[in-house]
Amino acid sequence: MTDVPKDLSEIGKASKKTIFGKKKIRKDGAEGKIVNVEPVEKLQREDRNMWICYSSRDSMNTLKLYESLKSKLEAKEWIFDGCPRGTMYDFYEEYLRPFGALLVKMEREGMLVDRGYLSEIEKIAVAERNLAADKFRKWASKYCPDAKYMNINSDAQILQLFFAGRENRDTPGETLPQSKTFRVPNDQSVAPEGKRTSKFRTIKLCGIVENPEVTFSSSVSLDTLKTWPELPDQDVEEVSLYGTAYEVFGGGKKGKEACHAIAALFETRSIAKLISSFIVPLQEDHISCKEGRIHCSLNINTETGRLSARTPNLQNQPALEKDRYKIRQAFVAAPGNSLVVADYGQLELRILAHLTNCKSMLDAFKAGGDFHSRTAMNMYEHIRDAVHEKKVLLEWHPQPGQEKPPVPLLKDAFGAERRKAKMLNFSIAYGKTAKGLSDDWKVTVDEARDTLKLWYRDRKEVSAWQKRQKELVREKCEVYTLLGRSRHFPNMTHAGSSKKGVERAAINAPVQGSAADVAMCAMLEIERNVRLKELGWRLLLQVHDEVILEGPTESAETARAIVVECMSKPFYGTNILKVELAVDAKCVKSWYAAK
DNA sequence: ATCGCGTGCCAC
DNA sequence: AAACGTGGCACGCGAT
Repeated sequence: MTDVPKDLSEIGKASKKTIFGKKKIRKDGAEGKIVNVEPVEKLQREDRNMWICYSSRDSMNTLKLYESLKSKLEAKEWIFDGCPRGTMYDFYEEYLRPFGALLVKMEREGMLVDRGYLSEIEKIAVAERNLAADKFRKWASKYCPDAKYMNINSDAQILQLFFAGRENRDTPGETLPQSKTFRVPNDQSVAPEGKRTSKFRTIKLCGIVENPEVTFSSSVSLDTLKTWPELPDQDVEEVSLYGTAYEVFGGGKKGKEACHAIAALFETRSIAKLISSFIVPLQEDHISCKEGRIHCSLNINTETGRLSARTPNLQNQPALEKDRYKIRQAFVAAPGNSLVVADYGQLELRILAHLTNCKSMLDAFKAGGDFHSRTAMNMYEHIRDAVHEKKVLLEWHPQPGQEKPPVPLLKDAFGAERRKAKMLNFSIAYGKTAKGLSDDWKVTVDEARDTLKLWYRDRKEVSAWQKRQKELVREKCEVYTLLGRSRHFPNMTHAGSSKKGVERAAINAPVQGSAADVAMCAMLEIERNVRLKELGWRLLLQVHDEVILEGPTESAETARAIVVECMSKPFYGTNILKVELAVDAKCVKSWYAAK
């Protein structure tokens, strides 16, 4: 703890060693250079396209960059939702500089983390991980003794066990050897006969598959292996429910054991991931200062204008079912305080509706209710008929005295169709193709293409808009967000991807970037709100379409209402979009409770 | 020991 | 050739 600065204002004076105690220095050396709590603009990092990069903790020295960029910004026209508004320097003055200042405040504020809770769940997680790991090792070592000491986290070792001697279908010519030696950490302090224990030991792994011909045509990869165990529900003695591994290991009891062992392997890995990525780092001193608050760095350094967060990245904490140890429960309000957690509903889809001016989508949002159900209805005639004949309900708001809906809900009666519609809603903005869908749904490409056509059937404006973005990127090498941020694509290639890849990115960038614009405006609106400030509420974190504030519990409800208002009308108290902005907000004691 | 890179996986 | 966009980061492993 002595290495941790008392507060953030001391950080700038400290050396990298004292700040980051261990070896957490990035390869670009960002941490070490400047850690400054004063707003310092960092503009146009060479390797990024978007206009402004801004951060307190990650800033490099920037006055020079600022001057050179000012002229660059002044030379670029600013088009706000289709209307000329001056230059991008005006945009910078009005939005980005205040936003940057706000990010600095949020970084300083930090989020309170319950480290006692984390250490409790760490014990449980470690025990469960070890249990699963032992289960797998015990099984595998029946076929290959040294598997007892293998590193379950090593892809190479796992692949060697399951695919020894096999040629990789995806990379013809590459064949794994029958057996291979690995150097592994000697965690279990196993001393070879007559020798003292050493830090490493060498093990020899050979194939454990009994009937390799069963899986001969599949590819040598972890993805393939993942599909092997398909475990039946408990107490179901239906052999056919077991997956590939059942056959591969000779069926019967041995086959079942194999399925359970492989499941244990992936369970081990997923628990290990939770421990090493979240539970452990969140407890480390060099991130969390003594008051127990964690200060991540919030950066505007993405291609689309979203924020990114690092050291630690608080934007990828496990959510929902994947959060088996309820990690989000460790993010709490200070005593006497509460959190307001507010998020937009289907923000990117609403943006897409606005940008494309798609009547069907705009109508669906105007009608309210379950958007995915409405999409399913518009896609399938038989569902439309059922709705017209009042055989199913699109959505249902229970009246007092009613316990269940008079007729089935669409999402129950046509669950499969709604799931498809929902997946399409999420995928289309990303540029997903029929091929990708066919893989996901395990149907032919033609069938996937037909389903895609159904989605686009009443959304012609979307295809037209996507076509226009492709033209834009071809003609001007740029596409634009709602507020006029641009994403530049030099030479129609980026990150080594193909022309098609650029087109997908060009379709996605305005949607993702405009959503980021809305989120930024909402945060500025919240920051400008005098009442929230008087009541003592502070923004702590943004996760793309979600914001978290902390303040006194007694005013939590008031604050919640104000936040909803700010987010619904994020453009100086108005909403310039053609769609409503739906906001869901909760007053809670921990992040987990907001689910 | 330390690096750079590839892979996999967490989020929205 | 690839087939879903934007991120951060832990880990293994070969090279230095």
